[in-house]
Amino acid sequence: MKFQSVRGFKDWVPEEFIRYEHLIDLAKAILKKYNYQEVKIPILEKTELFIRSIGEVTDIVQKETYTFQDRNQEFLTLRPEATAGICRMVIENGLFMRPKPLKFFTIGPMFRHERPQKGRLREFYQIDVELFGNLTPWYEVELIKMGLKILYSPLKDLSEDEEIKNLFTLEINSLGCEKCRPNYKNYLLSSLKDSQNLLCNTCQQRLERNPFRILDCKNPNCQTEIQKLEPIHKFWCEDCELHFKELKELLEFLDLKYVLNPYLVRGLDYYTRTIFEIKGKGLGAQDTVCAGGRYDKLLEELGGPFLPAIGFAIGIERWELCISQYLNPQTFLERLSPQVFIALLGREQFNEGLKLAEALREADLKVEVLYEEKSLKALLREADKLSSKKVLILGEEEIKEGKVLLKDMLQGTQEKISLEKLIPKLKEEFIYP
RNA sequence: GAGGUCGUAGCUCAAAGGUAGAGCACCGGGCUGUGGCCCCGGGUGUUGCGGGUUCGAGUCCCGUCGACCUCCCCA
Repeated sequence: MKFQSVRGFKDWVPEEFIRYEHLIDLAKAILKKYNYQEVKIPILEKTELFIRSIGEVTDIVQKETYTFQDRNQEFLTLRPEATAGICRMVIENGLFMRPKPLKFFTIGPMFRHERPQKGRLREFYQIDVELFGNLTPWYEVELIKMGLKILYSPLKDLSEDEEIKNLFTLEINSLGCEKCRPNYKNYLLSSLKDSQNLLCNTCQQRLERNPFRILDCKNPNCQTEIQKLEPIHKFWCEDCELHFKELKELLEFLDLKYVLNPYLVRGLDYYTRTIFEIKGKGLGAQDTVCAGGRYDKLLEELGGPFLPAIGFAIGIERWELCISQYLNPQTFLERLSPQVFIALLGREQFNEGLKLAEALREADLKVEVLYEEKSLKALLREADKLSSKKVLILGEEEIKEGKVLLKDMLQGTQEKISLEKLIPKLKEEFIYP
């Protein structure tokens, strides 16, 4: 094999693409019901945008971005996530003047230079959802509910199955706000300083850079130290505590199961208060399918007005890995096969076949024609391989009579039918069944 | 970025240092007016790539690229 795709970048062949398309269609249908507006933002942004939003000392910015200089020596970065770009869009286009809340979503590839493994690619697709303009937990609950709805949407027919009911689990936490978060940070710093040499090497570095990340370290030594600490909720201010209490009550009100995870933290600096992750089963080490939270200060920090916001991102490939085993392959077959296959018996029929195919396509039918001199047997074999439901046989005899032979490939039946009656008949079958 | 497992035909996988194979798929034919089934024929290959050891390497060694797993990190 001469060429291989770049490490961590993959092709989507038709069978894979239709799965992607199917999931996107389901997600979009739900997003529309919540009145989210689809937008598109560039894949490339100035590096500075990500440094300012995600945080200069985060791992993502420090070692995972595709950053390079263009021909004008300007530093550019392939987006590792979409929130920063959406915020830039809101500010640059003055969208913050519009009625609140602003509700946007975008679907597209993100890029992170990490070691690839199952459920982790260097180019991966996200459904990114953002809501701007409100501080209350009602919007958070609605957003979380919508996220879960999207994730479960491909499995709607199987929703009674116990295994499927628990395919995704919601974890929540609050990081506190600008008032109370520093207290917890200081507490972490002072109490972990004493046991510093018991922590792993990376955590000793985290102590300097981002002490919150120590909380979700998997190293057992670090975990024993972490267990000794006071949990984060002891440090929340009154407002943050109330906010989180209301959030939990609302989740219960909607019968949404959740797990409180006081050690849940995020790899991006911009989050405040509520954060959440939805984890999927069967993914191995990379089990977070959806993650998000509140980022009230970000727009302001990027030079816009104060506009509190919440959002999440779904990793489409991970989502697909979770649910694909439960999906019926038949669901996708239709997207790949023609509705009508036209079998032309001999070169003399090619012109008529071309005309007929165009007429059927004008009538919104999906049509395949082979302009090849093959036996009827061979042509039917082709139609069978493509899983075409109907075959139109067009030979010398039919053309003379102004008719075609319409064959049903599932039933094996066939009838001779005039050209005038053909389109209404096929429409009845495929378009208004 | 660290450690580990693996890499043979389009796909799934054999070949335990001695002639590169099977099933499925694919192509041609039986079969120019009827698909699925069947029969006959065809191996379609730079054994990921590059070196080395050896009389001889798919097999052993080194490097490299890629996939997967763990760590890191994250969607």
